[in-house]
Amino acid sequence: MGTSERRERERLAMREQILDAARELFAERGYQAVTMREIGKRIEYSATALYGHFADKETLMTELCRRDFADFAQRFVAAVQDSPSPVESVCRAGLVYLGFAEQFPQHYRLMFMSDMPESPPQEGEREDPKRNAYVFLRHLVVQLMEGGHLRADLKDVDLAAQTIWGIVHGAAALELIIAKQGPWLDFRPRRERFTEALRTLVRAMMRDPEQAERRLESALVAIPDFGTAPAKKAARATSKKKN
Amino acid sequence: MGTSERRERERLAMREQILDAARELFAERGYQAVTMREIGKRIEYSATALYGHFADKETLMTELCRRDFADFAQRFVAAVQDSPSPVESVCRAGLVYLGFAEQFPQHYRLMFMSDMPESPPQEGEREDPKRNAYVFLRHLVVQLMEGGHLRADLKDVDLAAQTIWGIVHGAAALELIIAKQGPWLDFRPRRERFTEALRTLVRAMMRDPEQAERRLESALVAIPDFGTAPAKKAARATSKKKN
DNA sequence: TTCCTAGGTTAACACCGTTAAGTAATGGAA
DNA sequence: TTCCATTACTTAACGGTGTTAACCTAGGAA
Repeated sequence: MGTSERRERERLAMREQILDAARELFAERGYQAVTMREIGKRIEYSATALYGHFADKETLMTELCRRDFADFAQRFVAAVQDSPSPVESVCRAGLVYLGFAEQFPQHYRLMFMSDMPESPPQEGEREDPKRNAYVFLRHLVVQLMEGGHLRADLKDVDLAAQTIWGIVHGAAALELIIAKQGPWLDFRPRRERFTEALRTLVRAMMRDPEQAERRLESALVAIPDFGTAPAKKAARATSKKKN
Repeated sequence: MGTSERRERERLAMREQILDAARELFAERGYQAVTMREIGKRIEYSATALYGHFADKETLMTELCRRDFADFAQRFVAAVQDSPSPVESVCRAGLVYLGFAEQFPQHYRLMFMSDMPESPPQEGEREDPKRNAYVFLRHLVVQLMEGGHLRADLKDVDLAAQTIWGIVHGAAALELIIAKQGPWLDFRPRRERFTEALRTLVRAMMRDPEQAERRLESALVAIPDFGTAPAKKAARATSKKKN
């Protein structure tokens, strides 16, 4: 009697459908602006049907973020695969991060600028650099230290990682708040600000700033689109269309 | 017949009352969580009375931010008054900024992390460093350049200003998103992260990093409470109580 | 005195997230 | 086969939101 297995499969598929619809809508117009009724309508169900799969709107959002955090980490792993040096890896990671924020601004806002309810990563995600972007960054910092690339007085791994994160996040976030403030403020082009932020980063933190800047240049060549590409997401979305 | 003048005065006072009530409530619990009915109740009016003074909730919030941006700029002006060098001024300004974010997190969120409708500053504010924090920062950067304190290749005033802003904002914002994520992430203490961010900033951007770091140390002495003090706001609030 | 108006009120609207109650289909037990 | 319980959904409804419409009312103007 494989019926219960089939049921389970269908249930999971429906869950996936909801998540995909929610992701698209949230990314388009932001969390607050999207209603449960809308999400339901997009997949041709009533709004209340969603509550059989997620406790409430917030839980749905949280689950979405949880997944996309993992997806996010994957991008980094891919980007540093053939990197010749930890310094270039950090630069590449920074570019991927900024590219993500640029490509999916609403999504970035959701993940890093709204006050989500605290949702600590699940068991397997807590320590796996492939699934947790912070752990990935932390590993990178450890590599930098061990290779002697970091300035000597930077001894606290987490402090260094959080400083890096802060700088990159600052550049990405400023974009989202200020960019549409209009022409009274002479907002410099994204790419200029992004590269300048990374330049600042490596100059201040690396033991050999000149070499580090060359690494950054080479990272800019390796990730020319700022990590815009992979679109595992798009593939998933289109394959969904078949149903 | 001064009646119309009195009317006007009363109208303005009521407007002020609304803004003060809204500020307190928003700062306590955030924009979304506060309702118009609540704001009304706090000042003993019906919710609909507010609509005679502000077109809608968003406009009310925007006006609030507009004012507090000016207030924000004042803090910087006060902090650099007796500064011995532009480099120390930048450090002090950074500390004031971070102190503000620390002391009024909800307010900071409102001003710099929520997507407000575009609200360009009004006529007088657009170019006055005393009333526009960005203009203030920009002036500071100009001073740095003219004094030869900035690295030689930093020629774009706005780009430099925005890089500084990005770094400081990054440190402040990360706090608000991540701090409550719980103990899975070893989040370093605020002060450590804040000073490290500023250290990174001056190291990367100043022509003489060693001297700049000393300036930072001296700024930390000058603004020991991270600019927590002035509380022009508290004074205003208590003086209001008399009515 | 009567009228007009500014500045409030209460009632109501449309919409939100969410819950309660009802329904149609399905698979196993009698 | 019949019956029942479960599952997965639906519609109706609840309390709450921002906002608007309709109504009141004190007080200066005529």
